[in-house]
Formats: sequence, C-alpha cells, structure tokens
Amino acid sequence: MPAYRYPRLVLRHAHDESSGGSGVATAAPAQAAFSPLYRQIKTLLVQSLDRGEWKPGEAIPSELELASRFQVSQGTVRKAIDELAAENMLVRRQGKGTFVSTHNEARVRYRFLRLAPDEGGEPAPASSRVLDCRRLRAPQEVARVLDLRAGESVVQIRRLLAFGDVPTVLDDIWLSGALFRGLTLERLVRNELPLYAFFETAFGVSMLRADEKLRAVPANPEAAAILEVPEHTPLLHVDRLSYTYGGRPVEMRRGLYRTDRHHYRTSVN
Amino acid sequence: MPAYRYPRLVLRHAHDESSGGSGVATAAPAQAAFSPLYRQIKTLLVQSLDRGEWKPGEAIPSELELASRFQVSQGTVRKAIDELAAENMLVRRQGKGTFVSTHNEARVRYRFLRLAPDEGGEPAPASSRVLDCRRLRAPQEVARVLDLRAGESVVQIRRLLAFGDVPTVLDDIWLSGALFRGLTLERLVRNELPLYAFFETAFGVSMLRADEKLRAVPANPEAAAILEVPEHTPLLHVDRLSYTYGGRPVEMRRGLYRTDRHHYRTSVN
DNA sequence: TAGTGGTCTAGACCACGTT
DNA sequence: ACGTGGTCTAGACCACTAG
Repeated sequence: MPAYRYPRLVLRHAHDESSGGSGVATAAPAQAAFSPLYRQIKTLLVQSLDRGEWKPGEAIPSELELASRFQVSQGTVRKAIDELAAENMLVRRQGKGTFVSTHNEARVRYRFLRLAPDEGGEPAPASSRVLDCRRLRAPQEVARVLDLRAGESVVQIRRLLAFGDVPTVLDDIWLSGALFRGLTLERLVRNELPLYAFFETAFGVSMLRADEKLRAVPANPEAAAILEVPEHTPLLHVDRLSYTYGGRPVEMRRGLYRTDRHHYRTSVN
Repeated sequence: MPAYRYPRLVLRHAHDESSGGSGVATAAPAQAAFSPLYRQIKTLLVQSLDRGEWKPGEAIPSELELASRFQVSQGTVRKAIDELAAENMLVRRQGKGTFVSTHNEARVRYRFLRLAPDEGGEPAPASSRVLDCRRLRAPQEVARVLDLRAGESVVQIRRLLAFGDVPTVLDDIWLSGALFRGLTLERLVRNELPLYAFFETAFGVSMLRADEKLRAVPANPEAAAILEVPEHTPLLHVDRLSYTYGGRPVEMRRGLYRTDRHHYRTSVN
C-alpha cells in the first residue's frame, strides 16, 4: 500500500465507469486538456521523483506493481518509463529493476564535463580545488535565469579543475541559497565527491539537464593568473544553466576552459 | 509487391516453422548473434533508406504494409520506426504517414548550425558565399577520418557565412571525391540551397549526425582578414565529422566562428 | 469515408539476475 | 524457481488528414 495516494487518471475514451464506483460522485470539472494515459503516468512518476519518494540510486517499483497501482496495463506504464529512461531520469537494468539516475556512479561521472583530452582516451582524472564560497544577494542576471526574486540570497562558488598539474577549468557557480541552505566553504573543501554527486547527496538536488552557450574570449588578468596562461590567451567561455525535475533551473555556471590540450566535444543530431 | 526481396528474419524463439514450408531446406547456418525482430527490421529499413529506395521527403510504406511485408505485427514495425524517428532519420506525421527526413525544409534548416544570435530569437538568415572549390589528393588526416585510401581524391570547399553584413563563419570542408563526382565551384556558386540540402538533392548524400570538437584559438592573419577582425582575436574553432546512413563518415569540416555577437548553443543530458 | 499514425489492453513467452 | 525487464502478438479503438 503506497504512502502517497495517486490522483485518478483521466481516460481519453468514455468507458462506463459505473462498475467499481467508489461512492465519490464529484461533478466532473471541465477537463481542458487530455493527454494520453502514459503521459499522465509519466507526470506522476516525475512528481514522485521530485518529491524524493524514490532516491537516486534506488529502484522504483516494478512495472507490474505500478500497473496495478495506476490500474493500467503493463505496456502503458512501460511507455511512460521508456520516455523517462530516454531522458536519463531512470535507468533500466534487465532482470534487476528500474533505478533512479544518480551522479554517484563511476560510469556517469563525466556526463556533464564535455572536455576531453586531445590524445583521446578517457578524461584524465580531474582534481577539483574550491577557491571560494560566499553568500550574497542575487545579482540581477542570476536572479533572472534562476527564477529568483530580486535580492534573494544565493551561494557563489569558485573552483578550479586541473588535469594532472595543468589548471584547466575555472568555474563560477551560482546556486539558490534556499535550496542549498548550509552549504559552506568548509563543507565543500572537505567533500571528496564530484560537485553534482555532492549536491545530490547532501542537498537532494539532482541535476538532470543543462543548456550551454559557448564563446571564445581572451583571458583577463585574473583568469590568466589562475589558469597559468598569458593574458589574452583565447579561452572557451561556457555559460551553463542546469535544470532539475520539472525543468526548474537550479544552477547557473560560468566557466573558462583552457583548450590547448583539451577540447569540448559535442554531437549534432 | 516490393522491388526488393527482403531477407528472411531470424526469430529468437523456436517456432515450428514447418507450416508454410517453401521447399527451401537450407541447413541452418550457425547463428552467431540474434537480435530482436524490431532491430532486424530497423536494419533493413536503414538499408532501404541508404539504397535510396525511399528518397528524402517521401513517405515510406505504412506500418500495416511493412508489417505484412515482414510478416510481423504492426507493433513490431512500430518499434523499429520509433527508434529511427528518435534518431531523426524518419519523421512521423499522424494521419499522413512516415516520411524520410530531409534538409529541404524550412523548419530544419538550422539543425546543424549551432550558432545563435546573442539577443535571442531565430538565427538571422545567413548568406553563404563560396570562396573556393578544388579537387586534391586527400591529406593524411582527411583520409584517415573519412576512411579513404591514402592519396584518394577529395573535394575541398571554402565558404563564408555572414549574418547581415557581418562575416561570421569561415568553413573549410572536405568531401570524398568519389561520392561528390561532378561537384564544381560553378555549381556551388549557382546553388541557392543550404549546403546539406544541396548535397542531398544533387548527390544523394544525406547528413544525419555529426560529432564536433570545439576549441578557442587566436585568429591567424588569413582568417582575421576574411572575418574582418583584428589578428589574434579569439575565435571558436569547430572540427566536425558528419555521418550518413550506417554511420559512414562523409564530410570533414573545420570552421572558425566569430562569437562577438553570436554563441554556440548546445545541451547536456 | 477511408487510410494513416497513436494509444491501450491482455496475454504469452524470452532473457537476465538473484535466491 | 522466481521476479525483473524485454519482445511479440492480435485486436480494439482514438485522432488526424484527406478525398
């Protein structure tokens, strides 16, 4: 028996619902927009994930179990899960079950780091050094893209990623202060995990997707010093906006990448 | 009755095939690798597309028709088509049919041009000017990535893309000479279509997918002159390898992008 | 009205992983 | 042996497009 009571699904076709009547005789509200059963189920599953009903790394209930919960056939649940798996929110494992995606897995560690070494091969193990972490009132642009009220509190992090001995990525990161209550420089420095794994574990915020805008810019004096390149060296400037469940933006990030030994890889479909 | 005789599908499970025996009593060859019916069908469909049995823009046969051709249920054909649609090789249109993707459509014109104006809005209509087109023996790197024999003939194109009056993208493009027989500067200059639409229409080569590697580099004297920026201005350097049906590489492209008014947009999942 | 893709069901069986 | 996801079928009906 599930802890959460799912809303009744709205069928598209006019089945005679008199059988199994539960005594609830609500006046049917004007249903503005129908959507297929499997999409309604998908929405409910995302809400459960957002609510933390199943945590990253855990299994969700089996298809048969969900089918009986929602009173639909297995195939319909299956189609909902198919879409969530295609969006990397769930991971199917034949014979074992369907699991909530997590950043705490070696396989997926570099999903959001698009920088690869020029020689090919795996992204060299990166070492991360947090340079700064402070709380401030959200600058106008940050408030706008993170959908915060003007002047709301945000956390700003500056960190440096190095491959081997070569400092390569300088990131400035802005997070909603409300979501990341209790995030301090000390905790960041003590943390061993990749950032997104840390955010997931320590604050229950899962990064699912991000949009990025890339530019080539000259290194300013500060960045040049930190990245150990001559001033005006061309750097890759990466603006990232990351989203969690429901497409809510939760992180803004501005990165400067050295691309003398690495490149940013992407794919066009 | 189809012009092409499809190979027999290999079922995974051991149905008794004696009914409907066609008199062909071949000794069953050792089947090394099974794959689900819908994947075998997917492979056959890709082969048909590659062979040009259905041209870009045209409809493929209906699901029911294909089901009867392949002697499987509609659902199985459907799943094959689903995957091809997810890969942008086919486009479904409810009530009308399923169509072969084409670059000759306003909606999809900018699928491969990831550059967007900073102000937002649609990518401004770009004007393309072909600066050069010549045939030469493939340089080593080109031969390697295009999977050509050393010294085989290739076509090299240089072209400039401008937004409004601002020259913005300088591309060097290499194509297999064999595939693009008869491609000349004159035909390129006369052509009005976007390049990929032209390639599709005039040479039957469909670009389906591409991998890109991005770097920030300083403008060399030549690029600086053409793009009308000071020497050493940071430019986005984009290495592209494009693939057609069956994952065969057919175009190598090296671009230099001005990013003072535009940015390269991408998405991380 | 006919034809196409889209949704949904119920049931059978296969493949994989664990017990 | 059992439970999980994966494949396949046959059939019903819905939604959209066009003649």
